[in-house]
Amino acid sequence: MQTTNNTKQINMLSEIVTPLLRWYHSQARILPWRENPQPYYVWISEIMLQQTRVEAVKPYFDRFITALPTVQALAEVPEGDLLKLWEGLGYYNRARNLQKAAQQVMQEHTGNLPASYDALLALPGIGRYTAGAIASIAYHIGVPAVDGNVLRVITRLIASREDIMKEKTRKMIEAYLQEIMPTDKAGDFNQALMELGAMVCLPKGAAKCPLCPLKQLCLSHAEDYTTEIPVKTPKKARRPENLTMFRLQYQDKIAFQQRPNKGLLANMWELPHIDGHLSIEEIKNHIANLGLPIQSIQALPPAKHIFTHIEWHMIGYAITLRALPAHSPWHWISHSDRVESFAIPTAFKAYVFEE
DNA sequence: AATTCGGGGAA
DNA sequence: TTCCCAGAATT
Repeated sequence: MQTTNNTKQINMLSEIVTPLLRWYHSQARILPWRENPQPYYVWISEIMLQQTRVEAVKPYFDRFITALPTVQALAEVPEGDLLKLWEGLGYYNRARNLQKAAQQVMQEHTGNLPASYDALLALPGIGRYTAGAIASIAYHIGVPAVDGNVLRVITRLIASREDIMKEKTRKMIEAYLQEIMPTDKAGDFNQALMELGAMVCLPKGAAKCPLCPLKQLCLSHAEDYTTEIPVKTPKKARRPENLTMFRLQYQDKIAFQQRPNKGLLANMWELPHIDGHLSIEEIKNHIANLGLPIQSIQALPPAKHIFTHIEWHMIGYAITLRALPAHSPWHWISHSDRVESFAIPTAFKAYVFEE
């Protein structure tokens, strides 16, 4: 019963392999991490590309492998330097997991990334997609790599209305792809599916079907379903949070503090701030209670920063002090150190670099 | 199974 | 505004 249905899908999908590979060989973008697909480079690129667009990764990739050219260099770099290399890219646990994995590779795999899907999957930060991507692209192992692009391409090809957010759907598609995998060209095949999703089989009704090498095979193109497929469960609304930022300055220095080592923006540097929107009178009281000698205080323009699940509504005050307190909970950081040495999340930059 | 992790580009 | 991005870890 189920078998009949699956066999039908697999037979249909098996026809995409040849035209897809032919299309990829003529249309593949030239990307920095495709020039020399050695395991370390593929690994770094795949982690950077998690939930992150190709264009956003480009300026980070070369700089990262120049600064940390080997697994050993990554394993040994101070965390602050690592976060500075990742600054602005987001999802900073990716960088920390990358380093944990590098240390594990040094100890358990003599410094070489393991050439096995299961061993890759056991490393921090490497899930089913990334293990499949590294295994197929760097080691030519015949396993699928199912990301958002592939989910969209395959559900459209077979006109499936299964919810692509569900684990069950992803595993079903992995199983289909495993069946039709050209095992000697797994890396190209996986990348071709992603490339098609990124360049032609676009989301939100923007599909460029006339350019698609698979249009004669595609059931969604035949029935004009590309605006309805894939089906995704809607995500939860963001919660708003009001914050008041302090730009405490003395001469060329600004007060910074390090965020906690867990949770949002862990271990990164931030401006002092408090919950809620405080008036200038409340600010004066607050600062005076801290025993700080205020020379001048000035309201800064409001700013908004949107995270995946939170929305920060920020107001801020520039407060110039007459003297540095003998003991303060903050690090006083000069402009050059701010730019060069400390990893500061984008959310704070409106107030950090407001002059 | 649901939530938590960033940030930016496109419509 | 909303959606989505070469997702994974934690709860």
